[in-house]
Amino acid sequence: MITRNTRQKSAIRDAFEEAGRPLSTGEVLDLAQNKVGGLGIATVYRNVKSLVDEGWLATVELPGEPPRYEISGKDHHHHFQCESCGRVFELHGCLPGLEKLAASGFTVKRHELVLYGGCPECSVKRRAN
Amino acid sequence: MITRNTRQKSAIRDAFEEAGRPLSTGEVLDLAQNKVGGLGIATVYRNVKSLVDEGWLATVELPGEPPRYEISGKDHHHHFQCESCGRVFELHGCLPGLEKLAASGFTVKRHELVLYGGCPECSVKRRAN
DNA sequence: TCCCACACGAGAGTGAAGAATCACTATCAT
DNA sequence: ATGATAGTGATTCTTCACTCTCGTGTGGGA
Repeated sequence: MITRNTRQKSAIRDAFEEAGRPLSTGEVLDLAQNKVGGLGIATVYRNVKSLVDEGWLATVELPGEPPRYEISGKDHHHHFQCESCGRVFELHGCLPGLEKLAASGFTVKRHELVLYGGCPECSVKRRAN
Repeated sequence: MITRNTRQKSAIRDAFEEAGRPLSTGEVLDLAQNKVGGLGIATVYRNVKSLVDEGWLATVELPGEPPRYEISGKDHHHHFQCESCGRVFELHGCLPGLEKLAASGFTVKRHELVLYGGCPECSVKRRAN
């Protein structure tokens, strides 16, 4: 568990706060390297794990993708992945009645929903081509 | 692409038809070995890939899990994963209006939904403890 | 029935995510 | 300001899912 307030850990926290969306370890490395030049991937893994352990980050698992991480404590929500750039965004809200889809005998405790399509940035680009 | 009708390929197809739910490569190996004793994992991978290529199987991706496979050609549906035994089951139907969750500027093309909880078998076991 | 290309099984190899190691560096209580 | 020690960065190691290799066996056309 990392407890000191290092430049690296700050840069990693800043990356999440400025991105405002779930980030993969590779994205964290790219973004945080803008602030701390020689930042290594091992430090990203260490600090992300540490931030998850202390509850500041939550893990976001999407189908067929390595885990992403987002700032924790937010209301129940789901995610959107752009099929063009691969970036993941937050959605707000949810739909009631999802547990009705389960057949009798099944107990539903939680659910995950992911929408796929084009993000605003990629949709604009495609229209311009 | 495997074109011959071998005992191994039949056993693998049978496993999917008898299970009636998405199977991982490990589950396919277990189930098909009941019919063809010395079945090897490489043969499972070869045949599953072949069955996907010829359109008989479809790939099912769940968050944080290696891919599973199911018989293709079914109506739009989603999946349920038991948090106790890890097995995946089919759900029937869907909910309208999911694309409403996306903010303006996002184009929604498809979605994935996964419910988590207890399957009938595991729920009964737990109650019995 | 014969034959051989194709498929099989066992095990080694590969690639990627992430953890461990280690010499060096930076933080922070004193 | 100092120094104990936690953290860093480069690298190696581990793990796991999956693929390849190669010698053996078999499906199915002639």
